[in-house]
Amino acid sequence: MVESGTSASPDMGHPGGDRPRLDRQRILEAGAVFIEEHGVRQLSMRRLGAELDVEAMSLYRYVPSREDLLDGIVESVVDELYSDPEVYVEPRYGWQDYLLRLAHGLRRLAVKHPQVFPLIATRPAEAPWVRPPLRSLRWVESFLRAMTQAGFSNEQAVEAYRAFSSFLIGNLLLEVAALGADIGPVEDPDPSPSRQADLTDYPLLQELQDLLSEDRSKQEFDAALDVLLDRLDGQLG
Amino acid sequence: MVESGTSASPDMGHPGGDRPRLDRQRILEAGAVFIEEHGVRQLSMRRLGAELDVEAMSLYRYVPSREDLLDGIVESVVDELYSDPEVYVEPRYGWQDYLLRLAHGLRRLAVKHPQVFPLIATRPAEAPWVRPPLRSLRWVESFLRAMTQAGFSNEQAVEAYRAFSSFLIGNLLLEVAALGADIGPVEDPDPSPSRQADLTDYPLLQELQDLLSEDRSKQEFDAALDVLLDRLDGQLG
DNA sequence: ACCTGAACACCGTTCAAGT
DNA sequence: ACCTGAACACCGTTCAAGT
Repeated sequence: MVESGTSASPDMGHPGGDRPRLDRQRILEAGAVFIEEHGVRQLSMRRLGAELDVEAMSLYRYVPSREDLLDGIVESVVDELYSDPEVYVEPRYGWQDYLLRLAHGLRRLAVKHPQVFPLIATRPAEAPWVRPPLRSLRWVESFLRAMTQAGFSNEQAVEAYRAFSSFLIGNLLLEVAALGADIGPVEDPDPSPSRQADLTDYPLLQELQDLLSEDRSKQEFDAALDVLLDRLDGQLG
Repeated sequence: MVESGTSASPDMGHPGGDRPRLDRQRILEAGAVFIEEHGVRQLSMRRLGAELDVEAMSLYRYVPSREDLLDGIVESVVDELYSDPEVYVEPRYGWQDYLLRLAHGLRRLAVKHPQVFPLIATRPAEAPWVRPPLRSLRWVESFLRAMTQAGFSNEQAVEAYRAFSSFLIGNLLLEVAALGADIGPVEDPDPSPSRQADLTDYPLLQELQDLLSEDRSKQEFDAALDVLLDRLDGQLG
């Protein structure tokens, strides 16, 4: 939050290798960018250091370990949700509007960070009942408050929270996986038709391949979200 | 499939360090066991070699790389589904019975291999439309055949395939994550109440903590599966 | 106060060499 | 035919040392 850049200090105008001093947030953001570009597997302390014009060892001033670095990156990416103007922490137009906005905000996050999202989905959370992708106590509290204030019982609110997170993980993880990069090596552009899956034994797959390859993520997501909201609405009865 | 043990060869009776000769399947199974015991992070070629009483380098005769090893482990675990007597590759009592059995078989797999399941969910598949956890062409073909034979249109069958896989990933990934181990370090039994999440700022979380900590996975799973089947049934008209 | 060099214990992987 | 030793290039992490 502290503006530190505009002071009258006599610094040169970044002629190429002038690094703006290390800090934790800068490291986490660089990490997120690196993962999006090269995949998690490629992220090493040494390479991330190089990216920041610094020796790997310097990172340890701000990040206790590589594992903690990954957790920090996940947290930092998920926190982008707070600056999404379309998503409200406090419901404004009812619980359905709240859930729709939250779901779409998380989908935007996933699509923006397809390589980081699998980490969001699979890294251990701070409590077992903190279910990704709502990885912060504050969002869970916000969710439960929205629902109970709307008239859901405590039990129903918790059940809705579980159904909502399962819905998001299932849909978004498979959507980003299909985005081609998947989680994974990222290597091997391999334009050879070498492993073009032999479908001779699978006539139906062969017939439906075009249909299967269509990208219907957005429609599926909205449809499944609709079904979920309807189901929850029915419980309000 | 070949019985090789009972021959009259003069081998001693495994006095402790007698290894039954290396082969790919044995390596994959040992890998799955190792991951379940220590987590993926801990799995190195050298340690897996040691587990098999062999130098790491020997593994490369059967497995091209560590990445391929992980893929092989995933495939080998998923293939256990074929020997689940409750799951039918060919539907016998209608599509709903088929889907129920398939879903429950995959859930048993996930619960049996909580540490491997996240890999099943996130490893890149052989084609973008092969959606985990149904990671094999044969199962996708089986699924689509079951649905089209039951009267679903091609489009509806593909849509059902997508909805079914999203449902499974979302529910099962979150269920195994809650199983405590999560994917993750596995280390640190850390019985200190050090990071017992400070809930003072989150009154609702505090109030609902018991409710949130209850394990309702089985019920949720069955309920969500029911909703899904109902929805599909509605499309049959 | 912040960064680095050198060092340690470990990796994945290759390959020539052993039996 | 199957396994290994030695070697290479890379890791994560620690710590005493530099500025």
